[in-house]
Amino acid sequence: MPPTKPSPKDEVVGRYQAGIETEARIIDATRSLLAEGGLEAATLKAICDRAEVRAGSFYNLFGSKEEAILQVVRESIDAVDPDPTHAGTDTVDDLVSAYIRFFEEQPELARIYVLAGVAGDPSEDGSRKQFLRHHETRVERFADAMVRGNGLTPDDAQVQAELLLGALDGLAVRWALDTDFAFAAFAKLTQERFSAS
Amino acid sequence: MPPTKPSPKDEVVGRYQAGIETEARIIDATRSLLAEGGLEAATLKAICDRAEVRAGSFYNLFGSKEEAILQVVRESIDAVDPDPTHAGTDTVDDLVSAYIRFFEEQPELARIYVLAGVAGDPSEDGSRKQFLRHHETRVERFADAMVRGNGLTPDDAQVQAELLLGALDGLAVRWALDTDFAFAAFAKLTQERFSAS
DNA sequence: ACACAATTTGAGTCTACACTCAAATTGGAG
DNA sequence: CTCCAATTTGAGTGTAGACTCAAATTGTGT
Repeated sequence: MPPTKPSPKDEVVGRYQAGIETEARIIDATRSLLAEGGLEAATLKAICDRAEVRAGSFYNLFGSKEEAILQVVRESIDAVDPDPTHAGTDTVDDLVSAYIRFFEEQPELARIYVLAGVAGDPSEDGSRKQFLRHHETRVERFADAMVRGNGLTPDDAQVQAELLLGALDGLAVRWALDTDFAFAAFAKLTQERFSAS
Repeated sequence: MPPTKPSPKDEVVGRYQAGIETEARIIDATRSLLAEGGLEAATLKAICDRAEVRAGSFYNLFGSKEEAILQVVRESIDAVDPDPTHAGTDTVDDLVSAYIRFFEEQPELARIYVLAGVAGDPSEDGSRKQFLRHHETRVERFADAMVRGNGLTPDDAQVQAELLLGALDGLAVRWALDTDFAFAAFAKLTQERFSAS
């Protein structure tokens, strides 16, 4: 893999409406393919076919296939954020609920999200690092909510948040394995365990 | 993928020493490659080169590459089992310790283990189903240990075991993401949370 | 209309695998 | 020694899938 060639879009340029619409069509196609058949289904050919675009157009807009996929995953996560503006008003309950909602509403995307974290070469700073950064900000938000809501000290809250989020991730993996697993119920039980001071 | 052609080894036959040694060399090669560079590194070519064998010999012994990899992962898990004979004498503490040991001693294999669960087509009954079955027997053993040690009712123990193991899996994923994460310490904290009646 | 940038096309290219098989070689039982 | 089964070889085969690029086309400001 070549050392992070800047993606075409990064260059600041005037854009035509056509290009913007094509980009949207590609993202839509990628999202629906991922949702239907997971990573396996989202081949370049499949994406281009569904978006009614030839490969060259794809690469005019995205630096790589992975770039488009990561964008879809990121957007999906944001879509269920209980407090997108980071106003700091969300409770632990809000956060856990949002987490549950993400996994229930976007099963395949959730699976890809987990996958992105576990898979991939540790050395390259692709999806792995991004996943980690995202995890850390999430821990922060859980910890903040715990300080506000349960009156924990920041240090304690940090540990509790890490434990709670870790446990939720584990249940999510368990659920990704077997969608009959009662994820939401177990998640709530876990929340109770860790929210009690 | 063809519908599960029986692997050559399944046929009951007389075996020569040569073949047995070759098989061992292939498994060793696979294990060391996985440990060093994860799934990515374990290509057929790499395995055969390291085992000093040509591709044909590999397929004389294994039905597919995946078969060899799964065997390695299975053996690694068994290697840290605190109670291989299933005598039912292991405590929750033993089980948690074994779990921690597996992740600390075999980081790459642990990663592959998790990956095998999350990745792959849900429809095919390959690594995914196997992972799930393994998970379920593990939950059983945790639950049994809880009944013996903490005097829980079987039903309660089942739920607690699922929660504890789920939480441990989550921390493992967290650690797979960033090996600086103090997995063992958090795992112990989690154990305390869930072992308290 | 013109110029120039943005966009699109589509026919490749390149590569990295997993896997096959007919023929050669080797091991050992009788 | 002889024969047959077990094993090994290695040169393919086949495929799938990401990515490229020069040339054609389209959009827009002037």
